[in-house]
Amino acid sequence: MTGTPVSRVTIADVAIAAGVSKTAVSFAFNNPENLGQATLERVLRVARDLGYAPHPAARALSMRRSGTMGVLIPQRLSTVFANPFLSELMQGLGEQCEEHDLTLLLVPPLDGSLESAIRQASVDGFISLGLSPDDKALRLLDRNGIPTVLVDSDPSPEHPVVNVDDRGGAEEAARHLLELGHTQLAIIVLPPTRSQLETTPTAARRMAGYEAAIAGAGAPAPECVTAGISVEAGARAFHQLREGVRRPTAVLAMSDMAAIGVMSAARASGLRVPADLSVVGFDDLPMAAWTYPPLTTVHQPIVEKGRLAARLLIDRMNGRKVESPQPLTTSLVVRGSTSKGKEVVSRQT
Amino acid sequence: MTGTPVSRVTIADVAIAAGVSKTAVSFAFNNPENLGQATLERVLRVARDLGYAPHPAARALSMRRSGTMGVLIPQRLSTVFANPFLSELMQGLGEQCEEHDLTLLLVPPLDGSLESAIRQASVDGFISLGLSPDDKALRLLDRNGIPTVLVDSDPSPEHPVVNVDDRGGAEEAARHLLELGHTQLAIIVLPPTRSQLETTPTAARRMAGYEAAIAGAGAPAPECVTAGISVEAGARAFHQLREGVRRPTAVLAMSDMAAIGVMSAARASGLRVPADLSVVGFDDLPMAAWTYPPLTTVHQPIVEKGRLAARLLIDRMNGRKVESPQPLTTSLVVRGSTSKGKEVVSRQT
DNA sequence: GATCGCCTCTAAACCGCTTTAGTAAAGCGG
DNA sequence: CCGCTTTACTAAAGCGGTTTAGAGGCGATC
Repeated sequence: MTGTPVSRVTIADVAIAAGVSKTAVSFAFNNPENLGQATLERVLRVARDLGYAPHPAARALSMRRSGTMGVLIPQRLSTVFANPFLSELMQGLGEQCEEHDLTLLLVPPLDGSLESAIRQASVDGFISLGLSPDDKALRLLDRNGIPTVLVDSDPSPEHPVVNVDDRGGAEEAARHLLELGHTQLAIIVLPPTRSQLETTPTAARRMAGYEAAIAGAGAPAPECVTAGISVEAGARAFHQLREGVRRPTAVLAMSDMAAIGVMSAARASGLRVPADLSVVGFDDLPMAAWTYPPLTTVHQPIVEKGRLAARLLIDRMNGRKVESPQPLTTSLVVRGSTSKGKEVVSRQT
Repeated sequence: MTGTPVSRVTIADVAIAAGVSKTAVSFAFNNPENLGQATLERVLRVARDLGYAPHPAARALSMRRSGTMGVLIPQRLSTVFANPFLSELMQGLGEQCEEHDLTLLLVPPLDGSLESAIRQASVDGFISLGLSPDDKALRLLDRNGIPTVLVDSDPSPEHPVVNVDDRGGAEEAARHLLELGHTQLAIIVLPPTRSQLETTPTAARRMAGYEAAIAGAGAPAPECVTAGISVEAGARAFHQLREGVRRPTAVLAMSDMAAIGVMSAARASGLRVPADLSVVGFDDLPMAAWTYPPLTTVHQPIVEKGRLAARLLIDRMNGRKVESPQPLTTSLVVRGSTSKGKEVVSRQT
């Protein structure tokens, strides 16, 4: 507890203490050139002595800007922060926010609904993660003139969308396995989120890429299991796969986290990676390089994705029109978790 | 672009359209029991049709609460999100925020200063990360009656502080190495942050723990290098250590990230971990279990720490008085990155 | 010496919502 | 039929800033 009065210092308090009008105090902070040297200094000193800080909400209301960028999160924070993907994205978003003096507001579904969360979020614009362009929440934002940039969504005529070439990356990953001689592949599919009842746009594109490569090689249909984006979920998926009739020799995971889970569950079950089972991930999180064996995975420029999305949003917030950029390129990074399968090798020798 | 007017729908628009007063519209959302059944439904319908959402800043101003919890970040977001520590903490914070219908505002230093960032942050309370209790930014918050909970700070009479037993954990880690027969230890020290010119409270406590154990065992003084909390920084630290005269056989890192960097740099230099070099980290991030070899490290309950801090802050925001809890317990998790050193072993046989 | 313009500074309106105090009408017991 | 409570609704006063329009003083200009 401090000894000073509990209630907030307002602009009126400062004005009285400095013997000037509220306007003068406001000018001191926002338009110092409107004030004489002496008054300016006096007001500033009094304000500092009193510990005055303008009320952010009042400021936001009257200036019609809050100095905050919102991030629409489709799932619970505890779920989504368990995946380092968001950390990476935040690095890109954060960099731009800091550069433009914006704070960053995380808006997860509250009380089960994103829309109700949006209501209490005082922001100048939103980055929307993984929401489909026709989501109800986005309509609400449009209606209220809040600029929004979509990340990992489907193409939209209404909003700028920042994507990566999920399909191309996935196709490359699958082709890599097929070229190594694997024929029976398994796919670990990303689960739908709260608002997407079916599947996320990202998951759909990756799936399309996998399937295109498989069909192109004339290989049999892959086995698919859905798993959350976590190591534990990946491990569970591995066991599901083992119980199936067709024992895949290689698995395509739609996330590095799931891939890591598969690897450790496989090893715990006595399989060697990659000798007995090849695994390829998606994302190329930093940690993919430190696992054992190092993970072969599809690289996507996550930080860059965040940076670009933030930049576009800031442009929109400043009234500039922006177009959706080309999808950022993805590329397979071959490390140690993939090789010719055991049977493949023996069949060859 | 939508075809509807660009400007925001206000409460007055809804009131006119529904043929009632602004008060009635407000009641419809906040005190429905004050309205007759018919009017209530009409107002709600009109509001929905118009896509009305109350202006959050106006709401915050008039209700004197914003529905937002702030997190005071001592460094750039791109730096701090490179460390999964924050992700873990956010899981704990996020869980509580969602439970209490709060959004989460990240407030990094803007324009070089936390204080200027605080000014534009419309929050009901702050979680402060790693700030010393006498930081200027905290004074500003106190002066304006914004409740604050300190995480990873020093004990404070003014604020609730949530800590873990850094000292105990560090001591246990050092003792572990000493008991394995290592005598020449190295320590990778956490760097100071922007606002702390010297060293962070956390780093100081861990250092004290290491030193206590070393002194207690009568071992020679450790070699210390400072390194950022990243894998690259850890790798650099390793090379610095190698160039020194005394080649340590074991290193105590104050973060898992640095420890991982040491391990991979060591392996790249032809050393085997743990045979040639033992490494122990701090934090026990989830990934510590997936590295190769799995990292021996000091576990601290990060999610729980966030959860507890958020809970205390929410209590304070609701006017309840709260006390600083006991430091949460830490404990050494022995995995694969530590063993008797080579020379130690040969000396024994 | 009146006119003009510039420099400082202020009163008051406004941003969009909540909430208090109060009014009009309806219900009701005596 | 009167007074009293209840119900349904509203006018207006904030919340704490910014901003517009304008007032007053003063030196320079003609």
